[in-house]
Amino acid sequence: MPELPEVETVRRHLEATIPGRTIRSVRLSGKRLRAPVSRGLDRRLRGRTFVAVRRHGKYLLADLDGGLTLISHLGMSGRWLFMKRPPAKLPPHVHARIAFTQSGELWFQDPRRFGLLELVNTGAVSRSPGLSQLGPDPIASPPTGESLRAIGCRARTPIKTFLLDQKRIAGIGNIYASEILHRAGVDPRRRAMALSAADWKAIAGETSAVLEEAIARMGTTFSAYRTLWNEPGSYGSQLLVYDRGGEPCRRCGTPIRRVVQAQRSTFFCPACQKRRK
DNA sequence: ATCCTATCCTGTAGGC
DNA sequence: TGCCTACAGGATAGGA
Repeated sequence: MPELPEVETVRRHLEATIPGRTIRSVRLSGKRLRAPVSRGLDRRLRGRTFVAVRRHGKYLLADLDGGLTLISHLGMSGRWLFMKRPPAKLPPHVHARIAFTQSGELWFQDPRRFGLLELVNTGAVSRSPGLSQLGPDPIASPPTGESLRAIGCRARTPIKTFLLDQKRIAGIGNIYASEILHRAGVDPRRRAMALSAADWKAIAGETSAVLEEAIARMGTTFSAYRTLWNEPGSYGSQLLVYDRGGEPCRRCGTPIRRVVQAQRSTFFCPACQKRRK
């Protein structure tokens, strides 16, 4: 679910909400997420104050005083929710409840439990598993045709799969990979190493454009994703190919095709995205 | 080294 | 209505 635009939306909302708030208590569900929640996370967070919220790819980094950083990843179904007045009845799948001395609670909810909560020393963030291997963030360091070609010109993998590889570029997921390639006019099945300089330039430009436009609309909501305020994102209405198998291409009317690559659905227009270019 | 496959988990949509 | 299967926005250990 949450890709870079959704995670960036949550980051901005967290940044506007939690810095300056001090943690009174943390309650954990005890359930294992993608990995076990850091041991003693509840005890170590007590009394700490949030300072800032950063992001790298799909990872959120919430810095606290005392040199600590709370790393989180939303996986497929995770959400951060800020509850001004927490309801008496706890909804299902809330794995962390962070209560503040000021007011309000911050909840981490994740039905499928593919998410991640980890507490590390701020200086050790980049050595944390997952983050240590991450490629450049396309918002912090916008890709160029040349920068992408440099990392992709020897990759035998299809360009769609290439864009999903977080070690190469951090933050693109299944929705935006299809959208970027459609707007760039590149067939998702072509091997990265076979792309021309013009193809790479188009992909680089559309990567920035699609991600920025999606951020402006607070991301894409199909079902689960919500912002910190429990609101859906509205980029779904802008999608040109994702989840539109069989429907007419908005540009040329040709039916959108769905194929499976590396166990994931890919959507593309066979007319707008020709093999050769 | 590189790439593909199966797997973690729950919720939901669609076929019957 | 219910039962069953397929599939879902992600990441990763293991095998080829």
